Amino acid sequence: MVALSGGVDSSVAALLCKQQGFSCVGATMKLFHNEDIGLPREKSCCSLDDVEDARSVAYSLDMPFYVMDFTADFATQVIDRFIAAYQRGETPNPCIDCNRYMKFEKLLQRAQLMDIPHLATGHYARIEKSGDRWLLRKAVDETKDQSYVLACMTQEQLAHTLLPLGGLRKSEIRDIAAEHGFINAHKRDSQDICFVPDGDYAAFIEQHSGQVYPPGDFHDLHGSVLGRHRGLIRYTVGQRKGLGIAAPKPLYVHSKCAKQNTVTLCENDGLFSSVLHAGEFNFIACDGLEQPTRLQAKIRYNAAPQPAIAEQISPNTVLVTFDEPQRAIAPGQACVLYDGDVVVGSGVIV
RNA sequence: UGGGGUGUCGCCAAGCGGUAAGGCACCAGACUUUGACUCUGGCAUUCGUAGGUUCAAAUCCUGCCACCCCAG
Repeated sequence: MVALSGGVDSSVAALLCKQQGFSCVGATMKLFHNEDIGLPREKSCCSLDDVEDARSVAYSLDMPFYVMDFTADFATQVIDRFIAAYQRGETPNPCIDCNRYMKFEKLLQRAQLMDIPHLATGHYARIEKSGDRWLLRKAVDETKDQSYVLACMTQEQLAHTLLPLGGLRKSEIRDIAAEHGFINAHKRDSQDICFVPDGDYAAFIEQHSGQVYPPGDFHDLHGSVLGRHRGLIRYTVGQRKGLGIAAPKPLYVHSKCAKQNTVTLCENDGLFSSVLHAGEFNFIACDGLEQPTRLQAKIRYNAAPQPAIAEQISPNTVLVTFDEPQRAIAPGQACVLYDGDVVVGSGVIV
């Protein structure tokens, strides 16, 4: 089963599976009703408009095509978690939840119900077997590598997943798509949160939670009031834009306190920290860390892994100590540990 | 009401007779399958106001206005 989003990547993934001799079916997950989020848009990675693109690709590759209605699960597993995280003052990563709970749980289950042994997706990463263990590795095209958003996968999921694009470069993917006349060959890469097409996630949260997030105080590191914020959910650690406070130097969000409804601000220098705790840790390359281990840690999607020492301090939490202090470590984001291009595991920053 | 001080972009602030620095904020692009960060570009024909001096004033002079401080 090939997960087709309607974009170029998954389309080429389907083509490659077919060329490798697999007998394939295409499947698109319907994750939300367009009317719930406003008008559809091609920017979104899984809007219903894209379903037609997916259908077109499946048709041209002569593979059966299904649309799976996962709207109910998406609402509870992705959207509700997203909202809850913001309410706690954290910064969620819904794309990771979507992979974990939708693609590699619901969709994979559906495949198994249909006696289809493998699920293929258009992610840029590689899955390899090493001994009796499945390893997740970075993509060959490091600029497009998506192992960060897949590091939540289990051995079971990895065993049944194929990532045909892991060894190719994005430019090659587009060339292949153009060669085969895929209608989405030059479609823009997706971005933004798929269920918030206009990018105004704060308005989305207010609308879907039915709650209002009241203004509160901006503090500096000493507790002095600097001004008023427009609701806690509109800020995230490290943020500069939108503070509306004129100071001699740029100010950034240092931290948030959901209990007191305050946002603490500081200058850039105040944002750096050398340690973090990652909870809900999922190990991929091993069962755990027996001793402090020198690895590289990546704390956000668009960041290079940084040298650090990882130490497991409980069954599912890892203490990461960086060689160099890191800027704006945000609770709620994933911390993925790498050993070279192999994903050791990942957890959620607390 | 006396005495002193200050009035330059939304905020802070250079300039001190030669034709409006910079920072913050804001806006627009770029980057990006999360939130962010970052980068690039834009952003006062005008210096509280009315006159005067001068080839030339935000810069000098005068009146007025506003705000601040000290007196009472």
